[in-house]
Amino acid sequence: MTGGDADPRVFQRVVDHVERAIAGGELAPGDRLPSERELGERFAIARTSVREALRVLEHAGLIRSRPRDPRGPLVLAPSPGPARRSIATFTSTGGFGLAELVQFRMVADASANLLAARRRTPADLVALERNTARMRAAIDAGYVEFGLADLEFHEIIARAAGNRLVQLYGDVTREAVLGLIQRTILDADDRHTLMLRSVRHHRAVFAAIADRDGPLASRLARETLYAYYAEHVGDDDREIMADLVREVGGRLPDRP
Amino acid sequence: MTGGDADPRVFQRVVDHVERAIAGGELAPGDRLPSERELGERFAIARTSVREALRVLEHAGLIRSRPRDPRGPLVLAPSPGPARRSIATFTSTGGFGLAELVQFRMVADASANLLAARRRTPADLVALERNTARMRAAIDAGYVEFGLADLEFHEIIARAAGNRLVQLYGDVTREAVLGLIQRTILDADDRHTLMLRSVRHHRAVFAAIADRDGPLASRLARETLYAYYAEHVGDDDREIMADLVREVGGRLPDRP
DNA sequence: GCGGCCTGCTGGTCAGACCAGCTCACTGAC
DNA sequence: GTCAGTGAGCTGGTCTGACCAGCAGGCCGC
Repeated sequence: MTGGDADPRVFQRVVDHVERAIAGGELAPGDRLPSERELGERFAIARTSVREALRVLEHAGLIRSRPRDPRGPLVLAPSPGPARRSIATFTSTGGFGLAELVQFRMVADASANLLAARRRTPADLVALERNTARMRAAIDAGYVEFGLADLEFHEIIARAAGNRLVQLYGDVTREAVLGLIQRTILDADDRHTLMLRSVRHHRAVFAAIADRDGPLASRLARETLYAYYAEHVGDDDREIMADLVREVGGRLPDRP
Repeated sequence: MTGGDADPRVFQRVVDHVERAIAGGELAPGDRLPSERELGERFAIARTSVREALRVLEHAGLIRSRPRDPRGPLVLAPSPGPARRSIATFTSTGGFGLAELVQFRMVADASANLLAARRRTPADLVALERNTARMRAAIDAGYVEFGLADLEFHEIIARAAGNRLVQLYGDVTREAVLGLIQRTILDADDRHTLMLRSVRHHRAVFAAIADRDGPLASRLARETLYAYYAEHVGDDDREIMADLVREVGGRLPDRP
């Protein structure tokens, strides 16, 4: 599975052992690992090395060890948290440009909208309505707060879509786009116009999802992302974005 | 940024500091961290704690420290590797069912095909052709080898798509689906038929990509995934899958 | 001028120590 | 018999100090 570069460090043995035990079901969430001292004895290694292993496992989100807990390190339930973190690290340091991120967002948001239109519950609609109110209020609160409200809108939809992968990838990518945007484009003073446009867009998406019109919700996502960002990317990337709009039967803004 | 649960452990200070330094550009790939002993002095903590910090940073893919390297731990270039690993952990332990994975694959594969149709280079086509040959040969080599060849086909396309997020997410999800399939469905002895069908499908996708017909390549991906897996999921999920097929103008297999 | 040795450093590992505080079993009161 | 109070025994967090093997670069002898 992993490459041939065997890691000779002793703590790795513990890491591998625990990882396998969790993957194999011998360790279930809520179970406890032996204490550090006992692990050291079992693997015949020093406690310092055990602790390095535990730090790695902890960072991987597999366990958590709390100070002075006599029951030993806790095996955690699987969570998207660590994946989220490492994706965020990658997207923020990997030299991603706007085009690459937005193209992915067109895919992720459209799918989230499509799925959400079918799965949304009344509670989801309530949450979306509450968010719309927050968003309107945020127009005067500044673009940072507005950006967060905007993020929340999409995250509610992603959650409603009922697919944790769509949700995970979408959330991370949206945050990355937002970060990039706030650092680059937002020099214009037509910021206010943009915010109003966003609110209008959200209202349309909300209506489509409430109507259970998935294809429309999907199309709106792609058309809007195109309208927002097409002018900020190169020709090649714009053509790709246009392809993505056309793929779902969307229309491009007429601007020859 | 992170929640309010401040981690009081001393090694966390080092982790945070290095993470920030890398994110802020003060540390670039190829740079060296101070030695463990020196880090300990600077942060006024013991070397054991420094080592825990280094293990975490190493696991996050930010640095690498090699034994007896007098130049100190190396700052690594951003890589999708850690993200891949943690996503794989999540998808394999998170209790994902076939439906959730396949629905995401429909999104990811279709997008990869669409993008690849536009971006593919002659070299990509050569690689795909080579893979087709490998695949044909694998029909007699058993379904494990066949599965790997199938994976490779999609990975070549994902790479050709020129979007690292599409590539990352698609690759991981495909592996998860394959693992799930090989553990569940593959009891039937019509395995051979399935493999032939796969080869046929790949040929069609290859032609579409060679023709630069992105919409067709995208549609083929969704139709085929539907045809393969629709019967193995519940009614609700099948309807979602049908929505995904229709979204790109695809047709459902007539089977009333 | 140049090749080989040697010192000083590195990371990897260990043993042993101290601290603060959570749990649980035991105790005693009701 | 039940329950609140308490203390002992662990736990994880941290530090100190030690030893090892091996890489780099400076030094020395040729």
